[in-house]
Amino acid sequence: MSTLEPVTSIPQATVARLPLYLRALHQVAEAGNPTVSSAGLAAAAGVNPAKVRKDLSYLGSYGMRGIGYDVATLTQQISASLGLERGWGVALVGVGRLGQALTNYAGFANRGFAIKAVFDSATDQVGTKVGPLTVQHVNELPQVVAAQKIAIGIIATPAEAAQDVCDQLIAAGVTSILNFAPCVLFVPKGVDLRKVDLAIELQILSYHEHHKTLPDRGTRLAPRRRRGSSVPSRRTRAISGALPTRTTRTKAVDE
Amino acid sequence: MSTLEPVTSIPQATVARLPLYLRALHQVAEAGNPTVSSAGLAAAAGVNPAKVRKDLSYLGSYGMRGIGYDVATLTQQISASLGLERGWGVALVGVGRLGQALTNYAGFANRGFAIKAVFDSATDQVGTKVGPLTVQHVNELPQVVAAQKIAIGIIATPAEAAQDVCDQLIAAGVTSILNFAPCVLFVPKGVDLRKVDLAIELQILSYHEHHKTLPDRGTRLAPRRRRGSSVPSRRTRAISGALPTRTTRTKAVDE
DNA sequence: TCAACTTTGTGCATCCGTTCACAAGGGGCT
DNA sequence: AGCCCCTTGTGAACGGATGCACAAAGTTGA
Ligand SMILES: NC(=O)c1ccc[n+]([C@@H]2O[C@H](COP(=O)([O-])OP(=O)(O)OC[C@H]3O[C@@H](n4cnc5c(N)ncnc54)[C@H](O)[C@@H]3O)[C@@H](O)[C@H]2O)c1
Ligand SMILES: NC(=O)c1ccc[n+]([C@@H]2O[C@H](COP(=O)([O-])OP(=O)(O)OC[C@H]3O[C@@H](n4cnc5c(N)ncnc54)[C@H](O)[C@@H]3O)[C@@H](O)[C@H]2O)c1
Repeated sequence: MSTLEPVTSIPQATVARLPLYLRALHQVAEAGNPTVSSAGLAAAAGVNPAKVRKDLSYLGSYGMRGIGYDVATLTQQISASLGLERGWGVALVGVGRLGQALTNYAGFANRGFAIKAVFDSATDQVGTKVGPLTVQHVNELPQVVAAQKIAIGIIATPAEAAQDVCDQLIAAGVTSILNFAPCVLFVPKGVDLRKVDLAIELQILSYHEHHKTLPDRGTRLAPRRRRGSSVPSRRTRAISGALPTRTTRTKAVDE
Repeated sequence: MSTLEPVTSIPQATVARLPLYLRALHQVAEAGNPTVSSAGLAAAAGVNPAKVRKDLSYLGSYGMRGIGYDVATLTQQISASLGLERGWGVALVGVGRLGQALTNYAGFANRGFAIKAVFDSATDQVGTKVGPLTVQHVNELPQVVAAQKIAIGIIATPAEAAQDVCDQLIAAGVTSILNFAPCVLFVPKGVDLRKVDLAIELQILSYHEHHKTLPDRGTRLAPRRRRGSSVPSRRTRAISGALPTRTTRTKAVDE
C-alpha cells in the first residue's frame, strides 16, 4: 500500500536482472523457504551477491539484516516494479513457424502477458486457428490493436516486412516492440524496441569458438583470479545479460 | 605480408556488433556500392559512426581516408574475425515447437551454421523427420556429437531438463551453447554460454511500459541533446535496413 | 541484558563502453 | 603540383556497471 517506493529510475542493467531474481524467487518459494539471503538469491540467479543487494536497494525494498529478504514481499515488490501486477495485452504479427511457436508458448501467459491477437498477410493463414486465437489479416491490425488498447507488439515476419509492420503497430498505439526479424528497425522516441536475433547469438559464439582453437597469439588475458565468494564452484554461470548485448564472460572469469 | 591482424582481444561489446556490421555490409553490397563510410555503415547498422570506426579499428582493418571502407574487404575481414569462414556444425536438443522452428530456420545456414543433428527424449518424436534431419534419441547424443565433432549446441528443452542436457552436450565435446530454456545454467570454464529468454525480454518491455504511464516523477529520461553529425539518428535505437547512404525511406519521425 | 553472529546497504575504486573532437592521411579536381 | 575536402583512427573525457570491504542493524541464545 503505497509503499512509496523511490521510483528514481532504476539502472538498465538492474532492470534486466529483475526478471531473473523473480524466477529465482519462485524457485526459492517452491523449495518452501520463507526468506532468502542475497547469497542464496545470487546462487539461484547466477550473479554476484553484492550485485543482488545493490539491485534490490534500488527498489527501496528492505531486506532484514541478519535474516535476508522475505520471499513473498520481495516477489511482490519486483513484480510491482516491473509492472507485472496488471496484465499486458500483446499483438503478434507474422504467424509463421516462429510466430506459431511463440503464440503457443505458455511462458508468456505465466507472467501476465496475454497474446490477444495474431496477424498475418498470407491469405491462407488468415482464418486459421493458432491455439485459441484466429489469425486475422494484417489489414485489421489498426482497428483491433487500437480497440483493445494493446501496448506490446511482437514482430515475427520476414525482415523485409518488419519496418512496415513496425510502423503500423506504432500507428495503432503500440509503444513497446519485440522484434525477431533480423534487421534494424527505426522507431520514434517514446517507443521501446528490443530485438532477439538468433543468428547474431550464434555468430558471437562462433567468435569465441574460433578463438579457442587459435593459439591465441598475442592475447594476453591475465589469469584473473577472482574469489568466488559463495557462488558455485568451478562452473561459471554465464548469464548473458540482456541489455544491449551483454555477453558471457571470456575465458578467464565470469562477467 | 599476410595481413597480420592484431588479434589483441576484441572487446565484448564490439564482438556483439560485428554481426550487425556484417549484415549492414551485405545490404550495402546489394545496393551496388563498392565502398562505404563509417557514417554509412553506422546508419545501416543503427549505431554511432564513431563506434563503428573504433570497432573496426580493433580488427586492424584499414579503411581508406577520404573514401571509407572497401565493402568486400571489410566483409571478409569481419567474417574471418568471427570465425565464419569455416562452417560450424550445430546440435539441437528438444524438438518441440521452438526446436522445430529453429531447425527449419534458413537464417542459420546462411551464415555457415549447419544443424547437423537434432535430439529429443520423447519416443514419439524420435524417428520423425524435421526438414532433412531425423530426430534421434537423446541417448545417442554422446556418440553422434562426438563423432561429428560438433562444437555448438542449442538447448530447446523444458527448463527442468536443460542442465542435464547441457552437461551431456559438454561431455560430448560441445564448447558453445545457446540456451532457450528459461533457467540458469552452469557450465565449466572454457565453455561459452549464451541465453535467449523471451519472457525476460517482455518483462523488460513491461518495466518501461509501466513507467511510461506513471507520472514519471524524478525519472530523468534526460533530453539527451546531441548533434547528429550526419546520421539520421534522433531515433531511439534503431536501425534497419536500409539503403546505403541516407535517404532512407522510413518516415522520418524526428523527435 | 548482552555478546556473538548473520546479513544488509553502500562508499569507493575500478573497469568497460560510449562519444566527442581533432589531427593526420589520402583522393581527386583544377 | 597543389589545394581542398572528406574520412579515418584515436586520445581523452565521461558515465554507467561491477564488485569489494566494512559499518550498521537486527537476530539469536544464554
Ligand atoms: N524460425 C526461426 O527459428 C527463426 C529464428 C530466428 C529468426 N527468425 C526470424 O523470424 C521471422 C519469422 O521467421 P519464420 O521462420 O517464422 O518465417 P516464416 O516464413 O515461417 O513466417 C513468416 C510469416 O510472416 C508472414 N508475413 C510476411 N509478410 C507479412 C506482413 N507484411 N504482414 C504480416 N505477416 C507477414 C508470412 O505470411 C509468414 O506467415 C523471420 O524474420 C526470421 O528471420 C526465425
Ligand atoms: N515456444 C516458444 O516460443 C518458446 C519461447 C521462449 C522460450 N521457450 C522455451 O524453449 C523451450 C522449448 O519450448 P517449446 O515450446 O518448444 O516446448 P515443447 O514442450 O514444445 O518442446 C520441448 C521438447 O523437449 C523435449 N524434451 C524434454 N525433455 C528432454 C530431454 N531431457 N532431452 C531431450 N529432449 C527433451 C520434449 O520431448 C519436447 O519435444 C522451453 O524451455 C521453453 O520455455 C519456448
